[in-house]
Amino acid sequence: MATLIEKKAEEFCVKNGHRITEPRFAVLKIIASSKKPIKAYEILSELSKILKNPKPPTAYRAIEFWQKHNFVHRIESLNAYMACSQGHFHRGSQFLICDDCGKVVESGFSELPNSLKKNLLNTTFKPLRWNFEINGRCNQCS
Amino acid sequence: MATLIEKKAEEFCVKNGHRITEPRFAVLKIIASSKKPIKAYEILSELSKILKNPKPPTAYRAIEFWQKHNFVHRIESLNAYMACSQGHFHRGSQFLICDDCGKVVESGFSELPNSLKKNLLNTTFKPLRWNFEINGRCNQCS
DNA sequence: TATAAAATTGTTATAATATAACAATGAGAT
DNA sequence: ATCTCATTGTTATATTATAACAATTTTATA
Repeated sequence: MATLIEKKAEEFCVKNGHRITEPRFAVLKIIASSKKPIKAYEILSELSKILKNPKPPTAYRAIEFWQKHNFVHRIESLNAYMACSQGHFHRGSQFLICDDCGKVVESGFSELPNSLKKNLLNTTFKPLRWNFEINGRCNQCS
Repeated sequence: MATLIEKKAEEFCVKNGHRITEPRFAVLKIIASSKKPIKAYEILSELSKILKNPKPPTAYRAIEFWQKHNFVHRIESLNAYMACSQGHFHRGSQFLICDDCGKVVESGFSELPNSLKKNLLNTTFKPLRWNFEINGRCNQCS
């Protein structure tokens, strides 16, 4: 049974002439089925249950592929990866990271804050993409 | 000649009973005098001009110390460190990162965006601190 | 269908980033 | 003086990630 993200990924690959190969598909599945952001070497370890003795580049290449196309995000402060839950058209992401239980939720606003936009006008900095990581306590852990 | 940040750092340490040791002071100086975010092993290499054969933990401990007290920030997407330019009382930071020249500017708004705050009310997530990294083009490079 | 071109993976090695563990030192407190 | 505690020194190693090139697979095209 293919999940939504797997279907969308397959669709995306067909439409854009990318090959949906076994390592790619497996890595996406592993990331998507993890409840929390998952680390590269954990992905690799899961991958070794599916492929024969996979090496780091196999995992990293697949991660990079999905990341490039916004199916997977890297949580920079955790060195870990999670599936995109916001459709893969966005220039920036924002994550709510619970310091207590480690759960991470991708939050769905897609605009830069106004106070920052004003600031950008002054500096004439042209934003192209962003990553916003917010640490705190989730409702389960408060 | 001590720079502003060095004075503030010294003041801070005296006031709070932290020792301002040679490795700490040197690391702060190195980071503060770098025009761009500087990597840990670059810091270490600079440090070796001042201390006798310093090892990674010496650099990392000092970095961590200043980071903890908001004198230094880590740019997560670059694995690099820069001096705080916003006074060391803030719960979150935001950085404008030029993809072309690599310059990074710390931007000084200090509120979470409204659309996100609304979202947080729904999820009852309690934000404690954040890191916001924005990639794009600076005015020099546009 | 052969063969070339392009994309992707396999494999080996190693680079880059970071921390654990414990011993040694130094500064302030009693 | 000596104790205590913060800090540093040192050795080793863990963690994260990529370079380089060979092998394979897919697709295009002769």
